[in-house]
Amino acid sequence: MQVSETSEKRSLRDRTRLAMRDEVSTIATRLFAEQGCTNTTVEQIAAEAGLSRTTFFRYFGTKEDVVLTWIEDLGPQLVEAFVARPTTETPWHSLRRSFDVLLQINADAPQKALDFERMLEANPTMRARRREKQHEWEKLLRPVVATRLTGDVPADQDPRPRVLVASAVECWNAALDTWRRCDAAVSREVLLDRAMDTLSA
Amino acid sequence: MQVSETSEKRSLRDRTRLAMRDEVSTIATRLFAEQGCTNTTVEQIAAEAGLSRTTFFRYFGTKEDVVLTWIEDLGPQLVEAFVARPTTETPWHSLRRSFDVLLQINADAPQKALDFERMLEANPTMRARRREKQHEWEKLLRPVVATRLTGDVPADQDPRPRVLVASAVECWNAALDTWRRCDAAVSREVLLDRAMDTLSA
DNA sequence: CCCGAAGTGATACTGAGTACCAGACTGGCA
DNA sequence: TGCCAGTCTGGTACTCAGTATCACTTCGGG
Repeated sequence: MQVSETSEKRSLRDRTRLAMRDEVSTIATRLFAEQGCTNTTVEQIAAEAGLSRTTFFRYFGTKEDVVLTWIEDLGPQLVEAFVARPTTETPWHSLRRSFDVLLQINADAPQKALDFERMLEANPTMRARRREKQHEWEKLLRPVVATRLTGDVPADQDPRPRVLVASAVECWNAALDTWRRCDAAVSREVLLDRAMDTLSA
Repeated sequence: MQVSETSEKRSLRDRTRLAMRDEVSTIATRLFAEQGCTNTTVEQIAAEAGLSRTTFFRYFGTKEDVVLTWIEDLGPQLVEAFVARPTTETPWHSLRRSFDVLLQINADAPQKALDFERMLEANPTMRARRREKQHEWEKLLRPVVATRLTGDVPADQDPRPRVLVASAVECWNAALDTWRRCDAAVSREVLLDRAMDTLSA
Protein backbone atom coordinates (compact mmCIF):
# COMPACT_ATOMS: atom_id res chain seq x y z
CA MET A 1 0.00 0.00 0.00
CA GLN A 2 2.66 2.44 1.04
CA VAL A 3 4.83 1.22 -1.74
CA SER A 4 2.15 1.74 -4.33
CA GLU A 5 1.31 5.10 -2.84
CA THR A 6 4.94 6.13 -3.02
CA SER A 7 5.29 4.89 -6.57
CA GLU A 8 2.15 6.73 -7.52
CA LYS A 9 3.58 9.89 -6.05
CA ARG A 10 6.77 9.26 -7.92
CA SER A 11 4.98 8.82 -11.16
CA LEU A 12 2.89 11.86 -10.44
CA ARG A 13 6.00 13.93 -9.90
CA ASP A 14 7.55 12.49 -12.99
CA ARG A 15 4.44 13.23 -14.97
CA THR A 16 4.38 16.81 -13.72
CA ARG A 17 8.01 17.12 -14.60
CA LEU A 18 7.43 15.69 -18.05
CA ALA A 19 4.44 17.93 -18.62
CA MET A 20 6.52 20.94 -17.61
CA ARG A 21 9.29 19.91 -19.98
CA ASP A 22 6.83 19.51 -22.82
CA GLU A 23 5.27 22.88 -22.20
CA VAL A 24 8.57 24.74 -22.04
CA SER A 25 9.72 22.87 -25.10
CA THR A 26 6.65 23.91 -27.08
CA ILE A 27 7.10 27.54 -26.13
CA ALA A 28 10.79 27.46 -27.02
CA THR A 29 10.06 25.85 -30.38
CA ARG A 30 7.66 28.65 -31.19
CA LEU A 31 10.13 31.34 -30.15
CA PHE A 32 12.95 29.73 -32.12
CA ALA A 33 10.75 29.59 -35.20
CA GLU A 34 9.58 33.18 -34.80
CA GLN A 35 12.88 34.93 -34.17
CA GLY A 36 15.61 32.36 -34.71
CA CYS A 37 17.49 30.31 -32.15
CA THR A 38 20.40 32.68 -31.61
CA ASN A 39 18.13 35.69 -31.19
CA THR A 40 16.17 33.94 -28.48
CA THR A 41 17.62 34.07 -24.97
CA VAL A 42 17.08 31.63 -22.15
CA GLU A 43 15.79 34.55 -20.13
CA GLN A 44 13.02 35.03 -22.67
CA ILE A 45 12.03 31.38 -22.82
CA ALA A 46 11.94 31.18 -19.04
CA ALA A 47 9.84 34.34 -18.80
CA GLU A 48 7.27 33.09 -21.31
CA ALA A 49 7.12 29.70 -19.63
CA GLY A 50 6.68 31.29 -16.22
CA LEU A 51 9.80 29.97 -14.54
CA SER A 52 13.11 31.41 -13.53
CA ARG A 53 16.32 31.16 -15.51
CA THR A 54 17.77 29.06 -12.68
CA THR A 55 14.96 26.53 -12.88
CA PHE A 56 15.24 26.40 -16.66
CA PHE A 57 18.81 25.15 -16.35
CA ARG A 58 17.65 22.57 -13.81
CA TYR A 59 15.32 21.12 -16.43
CA PHE A 60 17.56 21.52 -19.46
CA GLY A 61 21.33 21.37 -19.41
CA THR A 62 21.74 23.83 -22.25
CA LYS A 63 19.64 26.24 -24.24
CA GLU A 64 19.56 23.86 -27.21
CA ASP A 65 18.49 20.91 -25.08
CA VAL A 66 15.08 22.45 -24.69
CA VAL A 67 14.16 21.26 -28.19
CA LEU A 68 16.50 18.27 -28.42
CA THR A 69 16.12 16.20 -25.26
CA TRP A 70 13.53 13.92 -26.82
CA ILE A 71 16.25 12.68 -29.16
CA GLU A 72 18.14 11.10 -26.27
CA ASP A 73 15.21 8.91 -25.36
CA LEU A 74 15.32 7.22 -28.75
CA GLY A 75 18.64 5.49 -28.03
CA PRO A 76 17.21 2.67 -25.89
CA GLN A 77 14.37 2.20 -28.36
CA LEU A 78 16.84 1.76 -31.20
CA VAL A 79 18.78 -0.81 -29.18
CA GLU A 80 15.58 -2.65 -28.37
CA ALA A 81 14.60 -2.72 -32.03
CA PHE A 82 18.03 -3.95 -33.06
CA VAL A 83 18.25 -6.84 -30.63
CA ALA A 84 14.76 -7.91 -31.67
CA ARG A 85 15.96 -8.53 -35.24
CA PRO A 86 16.86 -12.09 -36.24
CA THR A 87 20.58 -12.81 -36.04
CA THR A 88 20.44 -14.25 -39.54
CA GLU A 89 20.16 -10.73 -40.93
CA THR A 90 23.27 -8.72 -41.73
CA PRO A 91 23.96 -6.13 -39.03
CA TRP A 92 23.53 -3.42 -41.66
CA HIS A 93 20.07 -4.58 -42.55
CA SER A 94 19.15 -4.89 -38.88
CA LEU A 95 20.25 -1.32 -38.40
CA ARG A 96 18.10 -0.27 -41.32
CA ARG A 97 15.10 -1.98 -39.76
CA SER A 98 15.85 -0.46 -36.35
CA PHE A 99 15.56 2.95 -37.94
CA ASP A 100 11.91 2.24 -38.59
CA VAL A 101 11.59 3.54 -35.05
CA LEU A 102 12.81 6.91 -36.30
CA LEU A 103 10.59 6.84 -39.37
CA GLN A 104 7.52 6.40 -37.20
CA ILE A 105 8.16 9.69 -35.44
CA ASN A 106 5.95 12.40 -36.90
CA ALA A 107 5.10 10.02 -39.74
CA ASP A 108 1.58 11.42 -39.53
CA ALA A 109 2.75 15.04 -39.22
CA PRO A 110 5.48 15.49 -41.79
CA GLN A 111 5.18 19.27 -41.70
CA LYS A 112 6.24 19.25 -38.08
CA ALA A 113 9.32 17.19 -38.88
CA LEU A 114 10.10 19.43 -41.82
CA ASP A 115 9.90 22.57 -39.71
CA PHE A 116 12.19 20.94 -37.19
CA GLU A 117 14.78 20.13 -39.84
CA ARG A 118 14.61 23.66 -41.19
CA MET A 119 15.20 25.04 -37.73
CA LEU A 120 18.27 22.85 -37.30
CA GLU A 121 19.54 23.77 -40.74
CA ALA A 122 19.64 27.44 -39.83
CA ASN A 123 21.82 26.90 -36.79
CA PRO A 124 25.20 25.15 -36.70
CA THR A 125 25.25 24.92 -32.91
CA MET A 126 21.92 23.17 -32.92
CA ARG A 127 23.09 20.66 -35.52
CA ALA A 128 26.22 19.95 -33.51
CA ARG A 129 24.14 19.30 -30.40
CA ARG A 130 21.92 16.90 -32.28
CA ARG A 131 24.97 15.03 -33.49
CA GLU A 132 26.09 14.74 -29.86
CA LYS A 133 22.75 13.22 -28.90
CA GLN A 134 23.04 10.79 -31.76
CA HIS A 135 26.51 9.98 -30.50
CA GLU A 136 24.76 8.61 -27.42
CA TRP A 137 22.72 6.34 -29.70
CA GLU A 138 25.97 5.11 -31.15
CA LYS A 139 27.50 4.33 -27.78
CA LEU A 140 24.47 2.21 -26.93
CA LEU A 141 24.29 0.47 -30.29
CA ARG A 142 27.98 -0.38 -30.67
CA PRO A 143 28.12 -3.22 -28.13
CA VAL A 144 25.00 -4.94 -29.44
CA VAL A 145 26.20 -4.62 -33.02
CA ALA A 146 29.55 -6.05 -31.95
CA THR A 147 27.90 -9.26 -30.79
CA ARG A 148 26.70 -9.80 -34.35
CA LEU A 149 30.17 -9.63 -35.86
CA THR A 150 32.76 -12.36 -36.16
CA GLY A 151 36.47 -12.15 -36.79
CA ASP A 152 39.86 -12.89 -35.31
CA VAL A 153 40.82 -9.29 -34.56
CA PRO A 154 40.95 -8.28 -30.87
CA ALA A 155 37.95 -6.17 -29.91
CA ASP A 156 40.02 -3.11 -29.03
CA GLN A 157 41.58 -3.15 -32.52
CA ASP A 158 38.31 -3.63 -34.34
CA PRO A 159 36.77 -0.45 -35.75
CA ARG A 160 33.86 -2.27 -37.36
CA PRO A 161 31.09 -1.73 -34.78
CA ARG A 162 31.95 1.96 -34.65
CA VAL A 163 31.99 2.20 -38.42
CA LEU A 164 28.70 0.42 -38.95
CA VAL A 165 26.82 2.39 -36.35
CA ALA A 166 28.30 5.78 -37.20
CA SER A 167 27.73 5.28 -40.92
CA ALA A 168 24.16 4.17 -40.37
CA VAL A 169 23.47 7.31 -38.37
CA GLU A 170 25.08 9.38 -41.10
CA CYS A 171 22.78 7.66 -43.58
CA TRP A 172 19.84 8.69 -41.46
CA ASN A 173 21.06 12.27 -41.39
CA ALA A 174 21.74 12.25 -45.12
CA ALA A 175 18.22 10.99 -45.70
CA LEU A 176 16.75 13.69 -43.48
CA ASP A 177 18.86 16.35 -45.12
CA THR A 178 17.92 15.31 -48.63
CA TRP A 179 14.32 15.11 -47.53
CA ARG A 180 14.44 18.72 -46.40
CA ARG A 181 16.26 19.89 -49.50
CA CYS A 182 13.70 18.41 -51.86
CA ASP A 183 10.86 19.71 -49.66
CA ALA A 184 9.68 16.22 -48.80
CA ALA A 185 9.06 15.41 -52.45
CA VAL A 186 10.28 11.89 -51.71
CA SER A 187 9.45 10.02 -48.50
CA ARG A 188 12.03 9.69 -45.74
CA GLU A 189 11.69 5.93 -46.04
CA VAL A 190 12.67 5.84 -49.71
CA LEU A 191 15.55 8.24 -49.09
CA LEU A 192 16.80 6.20 -46.15
CA ASP A 193 16.74 3.07 -48.31
CA ARG A 194 18.63 4.86 -51.05
CA ALA A 195 21.15 6.09 -48.53
CA MET A 196 21.78 2.76 -46.86
CA ASP A 197 21.77 0.81 -50.11
CA THR A 198 24.61 3.02 -51.29
CA LEU A 199 26.92 1.35 -48.79
CA SER A 200 25.63 -2.20 -48.81
CA ALA A 201 26.16 -2.54 -52.57
CA MET B 1 58.27 46.25 -59.83
CA GLN B 2 55.61 47.85 -57.72
CA VAL B 3 53.50 44.82 -58.11
CA SER B 4 56.23 42.45 -57.03
CA GLU B 5 57.09 44.73 -54.14
CA THR B 6 53.50 44.78 -53.03
CA SER B 7 53.18 41.03 -53.34
CA GLU B 8 56.37 40.58 -51.36
CA LYS B 9 54.97 42.76 -48.64
CA ARG B 10 51.83 40.77 -48.77
CA SER B 11 53.62 37.51 -48.46
CA LEU B 12 55.77 38.94 -45.69
CA ARG B 13 52.69 39.95 -43.78
CA ASP B 14 51.11 36.61 -44.40
CA ARG B 15 54.23 34.86 -43.25
CA THR B 16 54.31 36.91 -40.08
CA ARG B 17 50.70 36.13 -39.54
CA LEU B 18 51.24 32.43 -40.08
CA ALA B 19 54.26 32.41 -37.77
CA MET B 20 52.21 34.16 -35.12
CA ARG B 21 49.42 31.63 -35.49
CA ASP B 22 51.84 28.76 -35.17
CA GLU B 23 53.42 30.20 -32.07
CA VAL B 24 50.16 30.87 -30.31
CA SER B 25 48.94 27.44 -31.32
CA THR B 26 52.01 25.76 -29.83
CA ILE B 27 51.60 27.62 -26.56
CA ALA B 28 47.91 26.78 -26.39
CA THR B 29 48.58 23.11 -27.08
CA ARG B 30 51.00 23.01 -24.18
CA LEU B 31 48.56 24.75 -21.84
CA PHE B 32 45.70 22.47 -22.88
CA ALA B 33 47.88 19.44 -22.22
CA GLU B 34 49.07 20.72 -18.87
CA GLN B 35 45.79 21.81 -17.33
CA GLY B 36 43.04 20.66 -19.64
CA CYS B 37 41.16 22.62 -22.29
CA THR B 38 38.28 23.79 -20.13
CA ASN B 39 40.57 24.93 -17.34
CA THR B 40 42.55 27.09 -19.74
CA THR B 41 41.11 30.52 -20.51
CA VAL B 42 41.68 32.62 -23.59
CA GLU B 43 43.01 35.32 -21.29
CA GLN B 44 45.74 32.95 -20.18
CA ILE B 45 46.74 31.87 -23.68
CA ALA B 46 46.86 35.47 -24.83
CA ALA B 47 48.98 36.48 -21.85
CA GLU B 48 51.51 33.71 -22.41
CA ALA B 49 51.65 34.45 -26.11
CA GLY B 50 52.13 38.14 -25.45
CA LEU B 51 49.05 39.46 -27.17
CA SER B 52 45.75 40.86 -26.02
CA ARG B 53 42.52 38.91 -25.76
CA THR B 54 41.10 41.13 -28.50
CA THR B 55 43.88 40.24 -30.90
CA PHE B 56 43.55 36.57 -30.06
CA PHE B 57 39.98 36.60 -31.33
CA ARG B 58 41.16 38.37 -34.48
CA TYR B 59 43.43 35.43 -35.23
CA PHE B 60 41.15 32.63 -34.05
CA GLY B 61 37.40 32.68 -34.19
CA THR B 62 36.94 30.55 -31.09
CA LYS B 63 39.04 29.23 -28.25
CA GLU B 64 39.09 25.76 -29.78
CA ASP B 65 40.16 27.03 -33.18
CA VAL B 66 43.60 27.78 -31.82
CA VAL B 67 44.47 24.09 -32.06
CA LEU B 68 42.10 23.09 -34.86
CA THR B 69 42.49 25.61 -37.70
CA TRP B 70 45.04 23.46 -39.52
CA ILE B 71 42.30 20.90 -40.08
CA GLU B 72 40.40 23.28 -42.34
CA ASP B 73 43.33 23.57 -44.72
CA LEU B 74 43.17 19.85 -45.45
CA GLY B 75 39.86 20.10 -47.28
CA PRO B 76 41.27 21.41 -50.58
CA GLN B 77 44.10 18.88 -50.38
CA LEU B 78 41.60 16.05 -50.05
CA VAL B 79 39.66 17.30 -53.05
CA GLU B 80 42.85 17.59 -55.06
CA ALA B 81 43.81 14.05 -54.15
CA PHE B 82 40.37 12.75 -55.05
CA VAL B 83 40.14 14.32 -58.49
CA ALA B 84 43.62 13.00 -59.25
CA ARG B 85 42.40 9.42 -58.90
CA PRO B 86 41.46 7.49 -62.06
CA THR B 87 37.73 7.53 -62.80
CA THR B 88 37.84 3.77 -63.23
CA GLU B 89 38.13 3.35 -59.48
CA THR B 90 35.05 3.12 -57.33
CA PRO B 91 34.38 6.43 -55.55
CA TRP B 92 34.81 4.61 -52.24
CA HIS B 93 38.28 3.42 -53.15
CA SER B 94 39.22 6.87 -54.42
CA LEU B 95 38.14 8.30 -51.09
CA ARG B 96 40.29 5.74 -49.31
CA ARG B 97 43.28 6.78 -51.40
CA SER B 98 42.56 10.46 -50.83
CA PHE B 99 42.86 9.84 -47.12
CA ASP B 100 46.50 9.00 -47.65
CA VAL B 101 46.85 12.76 -47.34
CA LEU B 102 45.64 12.47 -43.76
CA LEU B 103 47.85 9.46 -43.02
CA GLN B 104 50.93 11.41 -44.04
CA ILE B 105 50.32 14.00 -41.33
CA ASN B 106 52.53 13.27 -38.34
CA ALA B 107 53.37 9.91 -39.89
CA ASP B 108 56.88 10.45 -38.60
CA ALA B 109 55.76 11.72 -35.19
CA PRO B 110 52.99 9.36 -34.06
CA GLN B 111 53.33 10.43 -30.44
CA LYS B 112 52.28 13.95 -31.40
CA ALA B 113 49.21 12.65 -33.18
CA LEU B 114 48.41 10.41 -30.25
CA ASP B 115 48.64 13.27 -27.77
CA PHE B 116 46.37 15.29 -30.00
CA GLU B 117 43.76 12.53 -30.08
CA ARG B 118 43.92 12.17 -26.33
CA MET B 119 43.36 15.87 -25.91
CA LEU B 120 40.29 15.72 -28.13
CA GLU B 121 39.00 12.66 -26.33
CA ALA B 122 38.93 14.49 -23.02
CA ASN B 123 36.77 17.31 -24.34
CA PRO B 124 33.38 16.96 -26.04
CA THR B 125 33.35 20.57 -27.23
CA MET B 126 36.68 20.06 -28.94
CA ARG B 127 35.47 16.90 -30.67
CA ALA B 128 32.35 18.68 -31.86
CA ARG B 129 34.44 21.49 -33.32
CA ARG B 130 36.62 19.03 -35.15
CA ARG B 131 33.56 17.40 -36.62
CA GLU B 132 32.46 20.81 -37.85
CA LYS B 133 35.79 21.33 -39.58
CA GLN B 134 35.46 17.92 -41.16
CA HIS B 135 32.00 18.94 -42.27
CA GLU B 136 33.74 21.54 -44.41
CA TRP B 137 35.75 18.73 -46.01
CA GLU B 138 32.49 17.02 -46.79
CA LYS B 139 30.97 20.08 -48.43
CA LEU B 140 34.00 20.32 -50.71
CA LEU B 141 34.16 16.62 -51.50
CA ARG B 142 30.46 16.04 -52.20
CA PRO B 143 30.31 17.74 -55.61
CA VAL B 144 33.41 16.00 -56.94
CA VAL B 145 32.19 12.65 -55.67
CA ALA B 146 28.83 13.31 -57.31
CA THR B 147 30.48 13.57 -60.72
CA ARG B 148 31.65 9.98 -60.31
CA LEU B 149 28.18 8.59 -59.73
CA THR B 150 25.58 7.58 -62.27
CA GLY B 151 21.87 7.06 -61.88
CA ASP B 152 18.47 8.30 -62.97
CA VAL B 153 17.52 9.97 -59.71
CA PRO B 154 17.42 13.80 -59.71
CA ALA B 155 20.44 15.28 -57.94
CA ASP B 156 18.40 16.95 -55.22
CA GLN B 157 16.82 13.59 -54.32
CA ASP B 158 20.09 11.70 -54.32
CA PRO B 159 21.62 11.16 -50.88
CA ARG B 160 24.54 9.11 -52.22
CA PRO B 161 27.31 11.74 -52.39
CA ARG B 162 26.48 12.85 -48.87
CA VAL B 163 26.42 9.27 -47.64
CA LEU B 164 29.70 8.27 -49.23
CA VAL B 165 31.60 11.28 -48.03
CA ALA B 166 30.15 11.37 -44.53
CA SER B 167 30.70 7.66 -44.03
CA ALA B 168 34.26 7.87 -45.27
CA VAL B 169 34.98 10.62 -42.77
CA GLU B 170 33.38 8.54 -40.04
CA CYS B 171 35.65 5.68 -41.07
CA TRP B 172 38.62 7.98 -40.65
CA ASN B 173 37.41 9.00 -37.21
CA ALA B 174 36.71 5.42 -36.23
CA ALA B 175 40.22 4.49 -37.31
CA LEU B 176 41.72 7.34 -35.30
CA ASP B 177 39.61 6.48 -32.30
CA THR B 178 40.51 2.80 -32.38
CA TRP B 179 44.14 3.78 -32.86
CA ARG B 180 44.03 5.83 -29.68
CA ARG B 181 42.20 3.16 -27.73
CA CYS B 182 44.75 0.47 -28.54
CA ASP B 183 47.60 2.92 -27.87
CA ALA B 184 48.77 2.84 -31.47
CA ALA B 185 49.36 -0.91 -31.29
CA VAL B 186 48.12 -1.12 -34.89
CA SER B 187 48.96 1.48 -37.53
CA ARG B 188 46.41 4.08 -38.57
CA GLU B 189 46.71 2.79 -42.12
CA VAL B 190 45.71 -0.75 -41.24
CA LEU B 191 42.86 0.48 -39.08
CA LEU B 192 41.61 2.78 -41.82
CA ASP B 193 41.64 -0.13 -44.25
CA ARG B 194 39.75 -2.28 -41.81
CA ALA B 195 37.24 0.49 -41.27
CA MET B 196 36.60 1.21 -44.92
CA ASP B 197 36.59 -2.44 -45.94
CA THR B 198 33.75 -2.96 -43.49
CA LEU B 199 31.44 -1.00 -45.76
CA SER B 200 32.71 -1.94 -49.20
CA ALA B 201 32.15 -5.64 -48.54
C1' DC C 1 55.77 65.43 -44.86
C1' DC C 2 51.26 63.96 -44.86
C1' DC C 3 47.56 60.33 -45.57
C1' DG C 4 45.14 56.34 -45.39
C1' DA C 5 45.01 51.52 -44.42
C1' DA C 6 45.85 47.86 -41.36
C1' DG C 7 46.99 46.00 -36.85
C1' DT C 8 46.61 46.46 -31.96
C1' DG C 9 44.75 47.11 -27.30
C1' DA C 10 41.52 48.91 -23.81
C1' DT C 11 36.87 49.07 -22.44
C1' DA C 12 32.34 47.72 -22.15
C1' DC C 13 28.65 44.81 -23.23
C1' DT C 14 25.62 40.43 -24.00
C1' DG C 15 24.49 35.96 -22.83
C1' DA C 16 25.38 31.00 -21.45
C1' DG C 17 26.35 28.29 -17.72
C1' DT C 18 27.66 27.52 -12.57
C1' DA C 19 27.60 28.02 -7.48
C1' DC C 20 25.46 29.27 -3.47
C1' DC C 21 21.99 30.59 -0.31
C1' DA C 22 17.48 31.32 1.50
C1' DG C 23 12.62 30.54 1.44
C1' DA C 24 8.40 27.60 0.13
C1' DC C 25 6.13 23.27 -0.31
C1' DT C 26 5.22 18.46 0.92
C1' DG C 27 4.98 14.08 2.91
C1' DG C 28 5.92 11.41 7.07
C1' DC C 29 5.99 10.98 12.05
C1' DA C 30 5.23 11.81 16.96
C1' DT D 1 -1.61 19.39 15.39
C1' DG D 2 2.98 20.61 15.05
C1' DC D 3 7.70 19.42 13.85
C1' DC D 4 11.38 17.54 10.62
C1' DA D 5 13.66 16.44 6.48
C1' DG D 6 14.00 16.32 1.67
C1' DT D 7 12.94 18.57 -2.56
C1' DC D 8 11.83 22.41 -5.61
C1' DT D 9 12.31 27.04 -6.53
C1' DG D 10 14.04 31.82 -7.16
C1' DG D 11 17.53 35.37 -6.46
C1' DT D 12 22.16 36.92 -6.59
C1' DA D 13 26.63 36.88 -7.98
C1' DC D 14 30.20 35.06 -10.52
C1' DT D 15 33.24 33.21 -14.64
C1' DC D 16 34.14 33.22 -19.23
C1' DA D 17 33.42 33.20 -24.39
C1' DG D 18 32.47 36.12 -27.94
C1' DT D 19 31.20 40.90 -30.05
C1' DA D 20 31.39 45.85 -30.86
C1' DT D 21 33.50 50.18 -30.54
C1' DC D 22 37.02 53.58 -30.20
C1' DA D 23 41.51 55.45 -29.91
C1' DC D 24 46.40 54.74 -30.87
C1' DT D 25 50.24 53.21 -33.52
C1' DT D 26 52.77 51.72 -37.51
C1' DC D 27 54.11 51.93 -42.05
C1' DG D 28 54.13 52.18 -47.02
C1' DG D 29 52.97 55.45 -50.89
C1' DG D 30 52.24 59.98 -52.93
